[in-house]
Amino acid sequence: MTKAIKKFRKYIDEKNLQITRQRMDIAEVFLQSGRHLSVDELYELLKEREISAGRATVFRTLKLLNESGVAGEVDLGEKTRRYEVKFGNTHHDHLVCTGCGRYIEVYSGQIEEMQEKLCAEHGFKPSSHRLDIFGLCRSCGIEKKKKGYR
Amino acid sequence: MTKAIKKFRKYIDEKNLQITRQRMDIAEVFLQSGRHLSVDELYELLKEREISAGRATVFRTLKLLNESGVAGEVDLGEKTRRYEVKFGNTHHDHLVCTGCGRYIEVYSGQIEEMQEKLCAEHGFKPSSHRLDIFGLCRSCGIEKKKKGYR
DNA sequence: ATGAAATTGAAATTCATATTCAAATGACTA
DNA sequence: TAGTCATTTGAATATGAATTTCAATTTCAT
Repeated sequence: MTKAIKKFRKYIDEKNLQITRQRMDIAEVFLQSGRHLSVDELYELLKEREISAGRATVFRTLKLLNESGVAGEVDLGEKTRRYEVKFGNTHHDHLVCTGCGRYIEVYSGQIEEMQEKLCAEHGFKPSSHRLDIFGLCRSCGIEKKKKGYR
Repeated sequence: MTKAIKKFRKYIDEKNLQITRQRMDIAEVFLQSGRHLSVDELYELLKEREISAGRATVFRTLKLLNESGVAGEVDLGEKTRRYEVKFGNTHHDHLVCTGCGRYIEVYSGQIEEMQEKLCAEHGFKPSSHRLDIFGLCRSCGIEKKKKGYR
């Protein structure tokens, strides 16, 4: 059993909830996917693997995973909310490709530092932040260039 | 007439749309408010001032204002979308206070530069970005400290 | 003023999130 | 093991913001 699953079980225990087959199945498929999944996408993924779980349960379990710190909510400007694996994953920002929809996880210690400084200047106590950069990834950028040369 | 209104009129003209009383009223109240308004908030604000405009029209006009570049959409992690004045306002990031709900507009040229660099390292062509820092503003931070000392 | 076209706004629709509640499952006790 | 109570599940429903529909109204061009 992975550490992430252990942490999730621990959280469930502490909240005096029950460790059920559905909760474990959903958590495992989510963690294995390694993707930024919406409730519906995870629900469909489970169906593909012939794991039975209702949308409501997937929804509630993702909420639990989020509360437990194993998963994190991400809002990449779409209408739907997504979840990413947070446990064992350090903080990062996103480069979101508007061409192919992919996102790249990036990190810059210097940017983090500058943010701290910026907050300090305003007497602001930061607790979390989100930096998303939208644009074209390497391959989509090349693609676009090609098209332009036609 | 302000420059922002002029720009909006120009945009409407170019799109072969009509300059109507509702559109102008909505645009003016929005621009004067200087706040980050949701569709409903602007609708209520108009009602207070006894300006007649339906929700659908407010919604559509904010969309037009956004398309024209006079307004910009902001997503500060709430369920509802907000609009801010963009015209005559340089790019900025947000410090969002989770205590009182206020936001502070901030800017750091250095952070912008670091972002460019970060993108370049990944062969990513940025077109826009959004940086929101959540936490406690000066007064809410003090408030919290006081409570802690009780 | 007249007709064609655009706009308005109340109401309906859409779509994701969230909740309800009866049935199923699990925990616990005698 | 059987009985009892609490939790969980999931289909169905509710919610709420964004968006669209469409009949009535307004505007524009002539």
